[in-house]
Amino acid sequence: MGRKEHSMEEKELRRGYIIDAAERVFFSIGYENASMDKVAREAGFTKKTIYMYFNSKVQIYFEIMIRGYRLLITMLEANFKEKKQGNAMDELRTIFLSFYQFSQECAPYFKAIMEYETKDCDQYTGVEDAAIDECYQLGERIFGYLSKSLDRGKEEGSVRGELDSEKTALILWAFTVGVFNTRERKKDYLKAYHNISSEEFMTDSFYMMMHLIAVKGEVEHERK
Amino acid sequence: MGRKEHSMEEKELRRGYIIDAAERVFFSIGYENASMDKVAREAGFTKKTIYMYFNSKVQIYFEIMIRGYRLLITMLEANFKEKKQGNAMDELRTIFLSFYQFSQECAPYFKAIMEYETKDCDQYTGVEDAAIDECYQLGERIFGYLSKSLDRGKEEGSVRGELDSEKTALILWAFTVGVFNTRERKKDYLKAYHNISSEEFMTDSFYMMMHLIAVKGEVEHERK
DNA sequence: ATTTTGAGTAAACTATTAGTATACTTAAAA
DNA sequence: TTTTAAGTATACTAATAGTTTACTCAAAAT
Repeated sequence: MGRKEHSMEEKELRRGYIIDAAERVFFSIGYENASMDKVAREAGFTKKTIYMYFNSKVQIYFEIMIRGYRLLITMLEANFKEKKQGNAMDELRTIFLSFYQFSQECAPYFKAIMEYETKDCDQYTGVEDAAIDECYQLGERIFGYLSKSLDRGKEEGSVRGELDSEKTALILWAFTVGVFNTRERKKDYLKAYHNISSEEFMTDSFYMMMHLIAVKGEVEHERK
Repeated sequence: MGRKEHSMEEKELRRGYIIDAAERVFFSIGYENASMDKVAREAGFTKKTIYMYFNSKVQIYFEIMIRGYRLLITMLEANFKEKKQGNAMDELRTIFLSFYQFSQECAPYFKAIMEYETKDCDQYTGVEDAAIDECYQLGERIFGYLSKSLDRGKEEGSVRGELDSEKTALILWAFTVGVFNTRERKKDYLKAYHNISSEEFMTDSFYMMMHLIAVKGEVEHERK
């Protein structure tokens, strides 16, 4: 059985190499412009071999996105540990700042996640259920942090008591997707038509969301 | 010159017929699944003829979206006239309710607009500048209503005075896109994982946004 | 030592589709 | 009666997801 395990490990490694190569291709010329021939050439394998490891092009996209989700969660958890915050509002701030940090430092992964968040769901044909499930699980984990911090804030009295933490977390996530999406797609529009930089837009949107959940007076001091 | 005008009119008519046919095709099987051959067959013309009227597939998509924007603005303006509201908060409510009404009654147009709002901007190759410009103009017009109502609310004292109307309007639009997008893409997820209907999600998101802009106490009575 | 097998290669093939080109018809304007 | 614009029919190009076929080769099994 030792040999089989060994070959399994090798397979996993090779799977990883192919995803690495696909990342290089997708991130440099974009998913739509990337052909499977290019991915195969970059990986140093035949297209046939690629299709032995992955069902479809979109399956590889999912694997890359899952890497992104994992990175985001790692970053989020690292920030949580580092900050050692007591206040729930600080926790919420940490969450949003982690999203922002991730969007800056892991821009291509972030873009992939945002595209997934705004993509038609019926385009998942060709993706293994396991991968779709994992995406949900990872999304739920992030959602859990948001929801838990809101709960803590309600106990503390820093978050408005009348809010339902679960629903509020979902709505905040929807708002956040909208904000990041707008920054991504309409950056030039914001600058040209409204003379607003994307940083300013992000900062203000973030402040709005904090204001939204905070008990009156709890967030005022943040305004610079 | 009368003949030339006449033939121009005919051309415009035929252009419209082609867009009608493309709508039927796109709305029934989706933009991605629709081929130009299908559009041509549905329109009763040759593909060549279609390409005499439109540069590209995505150009036709834009024309359809522009129709959608116009419909939305018509609906918005009709609601404004009908309601004859005095309060600026009522106006803002009318704007959001018009979006909601439009999303329900003109679902396919709405979907097209939402897809555009969340689509990569560098995928506009093959679209005439005139069409892109018109989209911006129409977007700006809707934005203007939002921004103007916020201004009025500030004067009246129903909207928080410290908000910048222009920036707030942009952020609200980003939030709105996020909310509608989430409803569209994650409907099943909301129900299955969080037992929240899409109506409840919409209502609560809407309430959040109203709370966000309102002076304390101004919006409380709305909660059922 | 010899055979079998699995994982790979090379390269051709299918099917679809955006967009173009060529050669023609036809009805109306000149 | 001739010219022209707008259309038709049809075949084409180029790209690309995904498949198939015939092969190679090293390692495992016998």
